[in-house]
Amino acid sequence: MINALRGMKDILSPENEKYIYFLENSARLAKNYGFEYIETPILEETMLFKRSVGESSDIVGKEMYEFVDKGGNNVCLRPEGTAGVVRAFIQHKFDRILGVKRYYYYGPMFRYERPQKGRLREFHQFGVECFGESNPYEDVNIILLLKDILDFFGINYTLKINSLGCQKCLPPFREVLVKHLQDIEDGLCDDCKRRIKTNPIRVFDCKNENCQSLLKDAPRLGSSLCKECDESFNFVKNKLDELGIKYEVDSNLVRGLDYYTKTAFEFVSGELGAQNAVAGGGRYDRLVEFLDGKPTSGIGFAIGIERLLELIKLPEKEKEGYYFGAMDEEAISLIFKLGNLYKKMGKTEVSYQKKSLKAHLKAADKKGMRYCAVIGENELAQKSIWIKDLVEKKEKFISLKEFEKDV
RNA sequence: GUGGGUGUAGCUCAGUUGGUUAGAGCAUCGGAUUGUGGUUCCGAGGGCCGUGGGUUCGAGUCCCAUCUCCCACCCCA
Repeated sequence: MINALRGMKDILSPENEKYIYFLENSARLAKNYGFEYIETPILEETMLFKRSVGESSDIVGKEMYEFVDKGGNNVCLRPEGTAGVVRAFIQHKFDRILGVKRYYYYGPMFRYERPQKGRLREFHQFGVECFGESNPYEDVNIILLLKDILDFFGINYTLKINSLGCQKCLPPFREVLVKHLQDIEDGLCDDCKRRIKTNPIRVFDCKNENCQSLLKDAPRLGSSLCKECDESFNFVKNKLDELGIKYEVDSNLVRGLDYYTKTAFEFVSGELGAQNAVAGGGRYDRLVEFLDGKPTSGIGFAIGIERLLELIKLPEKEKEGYYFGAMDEEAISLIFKLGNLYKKMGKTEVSYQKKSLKAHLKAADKKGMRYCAVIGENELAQKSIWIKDLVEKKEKFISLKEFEKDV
């Protein structure tokens, strides 16, 4: 027997219904916010992610499905969605047109990791990206959309925000931080020692209590922001306050991808185990430039669909549609024909087997159909069809002509 | 990549110190005398006991390997 690869899942009932329910409604909300759909290839040149996500990140460093294709190109399965959208944006020269562009997307992403709760090797994200809008109003707008989506599905979450600084204030801060970390290096855990070199800001995220206590006196990014970053962060916080959106400023919040600047945010849930981030995002004002586009600001978020589905409860399904059954061998072709007519109207189920009325009713009920339409001996003789409403518990005979006219 | 757990029917699980044809509940299908569903009662089908090797007269049960899934670390959505 051949099984799906490790960390890869088939989307089947009942998850499939949740999945569609999620996509339809988040796409609807994204459209309401002025985002248009974009779809980019799953396979991209490896360099795209090395230059955007960053070679120092774990994603690029050890989690990419990377290979050389038959043409000798170094390619990889996309580990995240933003880079591809940015590449498309630049390739189609939208960076040369002034104005704001908003996209939403969804689809599979691939990371070669050890699977665990809320983490698969092939997983799905729904995300949005906005280009050409540097006004921090957009930061609020993006957070608002994400909040609307999560609220629609009745998700409980905590919003965490932070500012990661920009090209002006981040590098000097990083230098000061590294210097401080080197002074206390002996007391830090092995992971943090490694982080000093790879990504020093991430030490703030360390769960080791000893490290956290050593970091008490460490310089904080929040107090090292340049004037512009500080102002825009305050603007975002004030607007969120005005809108009554609750948030926590988490100075330890660090995005795992190198392209983020300024506002970063994350929606976390307490019901997901260790992988508690349902959605995350932030501003990436330099990314378009890094990928050879004209300087264009950007901001977006991504939702981990599988994680979110764990938190969604599907609204209760109402009985709908027609079940067609025959109690006589010769009625089957008639049932088939009527069923085909009804398929143009709504959900239809046609049984090709001759069965007792009881069996048909049972089957219709099990399939969640609202109406059970059956033709047997009597109906054949009278050229009619017997229809029972399984909800109202009312039944009637109507002539075939009348039924065909109705559909 | 590191560490821990797990795998028996479609699903959730029993399976005694190794011993005959591997069980239950749920689900599925059929029946409960004439053409009326969800409840109840009766019955049936359905198992390479994850896979490969080993120990033994004999392995679902013991040993080794391997894979899956789960959980944590790491990291992230």
